Amino acid sequence: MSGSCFAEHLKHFVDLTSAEHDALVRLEDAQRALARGDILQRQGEPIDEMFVLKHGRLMSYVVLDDGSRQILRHYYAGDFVGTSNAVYRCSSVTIVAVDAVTVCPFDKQGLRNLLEEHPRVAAMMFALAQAERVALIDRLASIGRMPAKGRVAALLLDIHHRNAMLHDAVPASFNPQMTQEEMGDATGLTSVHVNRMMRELVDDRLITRSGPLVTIVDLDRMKRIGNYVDRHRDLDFSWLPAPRR
Amino acid sequence: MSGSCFAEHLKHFVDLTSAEHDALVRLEDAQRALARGDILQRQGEPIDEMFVLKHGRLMSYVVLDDGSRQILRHYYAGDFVGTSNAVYRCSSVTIVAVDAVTVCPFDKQGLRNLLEEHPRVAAMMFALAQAERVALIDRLASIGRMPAKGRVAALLLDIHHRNAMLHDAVPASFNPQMTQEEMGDATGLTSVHVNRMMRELVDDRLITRSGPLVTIVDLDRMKRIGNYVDRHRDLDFSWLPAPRR
DNA sequence: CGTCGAGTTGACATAATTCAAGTAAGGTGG
DNA sequence: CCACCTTACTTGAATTATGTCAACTCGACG
Repeated sequence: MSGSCFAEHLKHFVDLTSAEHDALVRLEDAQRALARGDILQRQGEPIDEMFVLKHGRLMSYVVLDDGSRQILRHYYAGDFVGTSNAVYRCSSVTIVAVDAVTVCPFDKQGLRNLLEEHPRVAAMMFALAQAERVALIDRLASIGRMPAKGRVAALLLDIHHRNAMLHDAVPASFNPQMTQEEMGDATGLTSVHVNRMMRELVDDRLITRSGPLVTIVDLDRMKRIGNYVDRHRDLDFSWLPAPRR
Repeated sequence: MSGSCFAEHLKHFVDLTSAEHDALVRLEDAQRALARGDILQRQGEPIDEMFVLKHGRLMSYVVLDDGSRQILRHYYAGDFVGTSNAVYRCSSVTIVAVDAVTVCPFDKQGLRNLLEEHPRVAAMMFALAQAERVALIDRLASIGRMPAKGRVAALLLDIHHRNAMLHDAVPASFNPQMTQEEMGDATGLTSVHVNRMMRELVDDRLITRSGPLVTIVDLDRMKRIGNYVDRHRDLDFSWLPAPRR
């Protein structure tokens, strides 16, 4: 396909002019393929690129001195990745491919040109950065102030929700596509404790499991114990600058 | 004073053109005063404004259903506050005045005009949003993956560092200006446990205390147990668009 | 058929919270 | 100026949540 994943993504929120669309397509000129497990950028290493995720799934995390890992976020097709490289010379996080992945890299010059020539896209990028920030805030509150069961519930709801977005539908069951070890690193728990909490969620009849698949049975109660807020419904891009034709 | 706090802030990173400077000054036309404890915006309530903090100190937090609170960040003069209001109709966080405060409110139209007419400022705003995001990542890793003593150490280093920035110097002692209750809400701990950890930090000869004042005695070891990374030194704004004269 | 990674479970250890009691400091009304 | 409150801080003892360690199962894969 010759279209732009990022443009597809933005079209969910606003109509793009053809000039804007073209600029976004140009951003994705170069392509780079990664295999599962390949590292896109490594924490602490100099980097000058950012990426549009074209295909597959990425995960970002930080590693502390003692070797423990905090998983920050998963990225799906259309996401704009590695944005913090815009402000720091060295990568502040590690980003790794969870699946086979295609990314479109571009450097700070590319970002600069885009922002300079398309103020409306610049405004959107600012807006998306804010949405990312709020996603981090939600996880911070979850990890800082909720008990283990709630954190796991919140994580499952988050995955479920992103899955639903991706498929433009709400599938009954989904595959978290992470090990319990990874779920632990995302929620600030150990894999063993994640396992126990999953069992309790089953015992409480909030979810059911079969193999790797998870089904959310009682969405309301899940939302309650996971302190879930649907941010998406409250999005507002109406203030963006008018398109320049 | 008739200058712009935000402009002062940005000047730490780049030279502003006079047109840019003027636009920022105009952003701060309106002023609003708050007393200690006044709430600037309340989580969940509709809001269409953002703010430049002109004077004083603000703190942002979220409250969960069970009433527990997660403190996210403190803001100082020159900071750009309430930015997530740009993307959501309703406020996702509560922001409260810690001191007597002056803010300059402006609405989404104001933001729109700024971004539209000054692409270089738009790029800076994008960059600042990324820096904020990384600050949240650091706190997330701290809360998710560090033991209590390390979290408290990290919080103290953060306050110490922001204090140093503010005064363009490194004062030996500083006043955290928060209760231990608040330190707990920032680090995901209880006030009682914060108290114990402070005592241990003193016993370990990492800090000393007299009254509300804290002095960091062994900065190296504090950085080690707090997993501290000085992000500021790695900032890179060199890629920003060239100024338009 | 053996190995390996992930999941599961129990017993035990540790970290952090809760509860409770007391101290110190600052503010206020008499 | 003092007596009284209130709020924050401090500390110990008991409790609970979570982590650690170890053993076992299961399915995938060569």
